[in-house]
Amino acid sequence: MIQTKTIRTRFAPSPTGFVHIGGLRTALFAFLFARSKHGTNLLRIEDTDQNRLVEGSLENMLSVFQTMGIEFDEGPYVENGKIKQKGEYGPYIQSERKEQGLYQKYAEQLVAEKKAYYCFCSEERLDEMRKEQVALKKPPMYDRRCRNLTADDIQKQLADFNLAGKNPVIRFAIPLEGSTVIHDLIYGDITYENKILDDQIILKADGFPTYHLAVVVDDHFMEISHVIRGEEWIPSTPKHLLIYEALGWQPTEFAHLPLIVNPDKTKLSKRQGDVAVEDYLKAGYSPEVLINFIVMLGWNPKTEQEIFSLQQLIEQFDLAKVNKSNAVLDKNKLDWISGQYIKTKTGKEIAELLKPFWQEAGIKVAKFSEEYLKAIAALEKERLKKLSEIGERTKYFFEAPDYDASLLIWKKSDKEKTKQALSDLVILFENMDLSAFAKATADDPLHFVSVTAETIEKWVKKMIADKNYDNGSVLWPLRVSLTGLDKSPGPFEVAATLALALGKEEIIKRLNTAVVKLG
RNA sequence: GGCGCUAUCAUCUAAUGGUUAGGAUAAGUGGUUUUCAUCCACUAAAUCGGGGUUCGAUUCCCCGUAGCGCUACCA
Repeated sequence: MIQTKTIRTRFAPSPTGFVHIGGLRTALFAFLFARSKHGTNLLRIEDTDQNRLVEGSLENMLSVFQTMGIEFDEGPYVENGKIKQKGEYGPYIQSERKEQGLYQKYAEQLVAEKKAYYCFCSEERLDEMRKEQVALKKPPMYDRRCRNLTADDIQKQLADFNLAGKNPVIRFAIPLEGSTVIHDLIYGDITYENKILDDQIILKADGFPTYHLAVVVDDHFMEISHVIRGEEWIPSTPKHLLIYEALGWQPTEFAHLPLIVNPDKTKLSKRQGDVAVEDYLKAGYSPEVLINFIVMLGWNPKTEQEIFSLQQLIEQFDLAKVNKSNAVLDKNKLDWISGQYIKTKTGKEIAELLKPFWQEAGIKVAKFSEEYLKAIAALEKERLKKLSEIGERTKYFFEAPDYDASLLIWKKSDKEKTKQALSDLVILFENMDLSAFAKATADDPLHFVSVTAETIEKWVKKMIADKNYDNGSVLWPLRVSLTGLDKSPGPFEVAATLALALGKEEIIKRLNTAVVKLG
């Protein structure tokens, strides 16, 4: 298809707290779509509900999107701790647009053209009406009492409200007949009978617009070409279309996205696990992992590729390939993707990512060399899924482990044999000279570790052969005495890594501790 | 209650008017291994139900069922 119009998309959250995982996907799809079409992606803040504002949530959202790598070409951003805005279509915060009288103006224009009307009904009356309708199993809908007021009635009520210091709300007058069709880019055509549509309030008593008016006015003036939002908006889209028509404006294109749901298929909720993007970050999933995971929920390139860089996503993304059905968030797959990413990183990259998680676990990494951290990271990366697991897994590299003596004995061995093996290992390490490698490979810790590990392995295996041991009755206690864990990387790598930072003395010390433990 | 959307292995999904319905994750088994992880091989696992159209339907249509969404002076 030939693109004749400039593509402009937006992500338009309410600043009511954290970035939801579903919100992240919506923002991501809008971003990918805009980038893939060389368009513009902007951020607009929908803060027309003054009661639901949460202090600091805008700053929070901005920082989450920044770490996630989702960029906005226009909209609010933070500079020197202050919120600023960039772009030619501002302000990008609806409360500021309201101050400019923008929404009021168009609401009044619609009233003047009889496409909207003042409604003087009290909230109490509306409540009661709805209750009755529900009791009678009728669809709850405004009964349009104020729609046909005479000019005199309106003047009188207006005067009364004025006296009481109140404002009436403005409702949109939905056409009584006909139907409205949404041409959705993902769901196709969806038809709504106008008569089942409610006369929605478009301007509230506090002078703020409701979502329905604000979204139309802003998308129009911000020259948005494509609205990409959650499927929960489908039922109000015909109302938006009708407002566009009443205002004489060209509507945007619409693309509604299926929802992300809990394992029991209910709407993603806090109760059933993490919904805030920050929670996933804290759990140790890196931004690129989350992006990769979330993009596969509801979209796939129709090939067998599963791992994507952001650049590849931009190149391959296509709205037409978005699914229509809800997707369950599968933590297993997330872990797998995370593991895949971690495996492809270098020890250095992982070590950088890991530092905050080590700190979190109370490990003072600053006291250890970069080379050591790199080597540890390299050793752990193939068994790591979440970065947050690193503390528990690698504690023994930073302090001598504590463990139960019985753990030292391999299942096919016994106490005496184990003690003997450990004593033999002590002698072996005492006679081993590792310093030559340390000098030769000082600038390359990974090389040091692999060469040293090979050497240790050779020596230990030779001893096993010479003394007629089983591999297990020597290797298991060696590994446990160094790590204190029933599961860990292999003994040769662990020993070599320990030697890098603490010398073979540390190995001998731990072996001796183990001998003592066995009594 | 009304309106709307959706429906392929447990999960994410691919495919087609004619296939042994494919892949991935998870699960299980075996191999490698001192353990864990990795890796390799293998196994089990799906077209919601009923009608129609058709030589032939999982695919197109209708009905049903189920799930979800919306039904505010919230977004």
